[in-house]
Amino acid sequence: MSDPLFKALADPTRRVILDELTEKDGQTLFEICTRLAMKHGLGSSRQAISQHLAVLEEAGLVTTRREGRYKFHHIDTAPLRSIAERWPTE
Amino acid sequence: MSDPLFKALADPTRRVILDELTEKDGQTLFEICTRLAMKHGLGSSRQAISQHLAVLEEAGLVTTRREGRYKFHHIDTAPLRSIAERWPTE
DNA sequence: TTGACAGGCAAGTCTCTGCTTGCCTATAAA
DNA sequence: TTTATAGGCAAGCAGAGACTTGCCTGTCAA
Repeated sequence: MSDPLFKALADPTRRVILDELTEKDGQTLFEICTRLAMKHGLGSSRQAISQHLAVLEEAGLVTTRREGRYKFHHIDTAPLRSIAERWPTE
Repeated sequence: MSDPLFKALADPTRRVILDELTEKDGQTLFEICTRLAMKHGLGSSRQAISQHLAVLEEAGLVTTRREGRYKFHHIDTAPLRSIAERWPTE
């Protein structure tokens, strides 16, 4: 493994988190937890999601912004371009 | 995991195999083994590469064609489009 | 027919990683 | 100041997966 981008994409929960941030960007950890439980039926704990977000951030797919006791998470799909460039689809 | 596409992309050796097939399409198992050892310094065994190819085939990234005792492997990047469609990069 | 070559199958090992558990820090409200 | 809320850290467990090992099948040439 070891490539942060593909490692981040390897987990289904992390991919759903990206879906969630695509739909509504700039969510806090608790907000993501709540919405994942609601819409996707995921019973992941706060700690689990937090660790997933760390992996996504390491891959550059998610950036964070602190504001008081809140930490907002933003998606950045730019790293995904490297995939299309590496193996062109025509 | 469980999504064949992302599972296939998760392993660095499999990504190098895709690189190798991008450069020279339609190789046999032994050919791939040899070239990976040469160019990429990968000391993976035949069995290991064979299992990797099976995973790539399951993901639709590689198709195979039998010819006598030879089996040729072809890359198909079409499944990768689903990534760009799922999380658009602008 | 025999031997070499290309590939397949299956069980076992070992590492990685996702998740839990428990406790801690920091900010904001009562 | 006390309490609740948002989040972080670290150790431990358990399952998934990459790789090895050993043996088997099928094709082709001598």
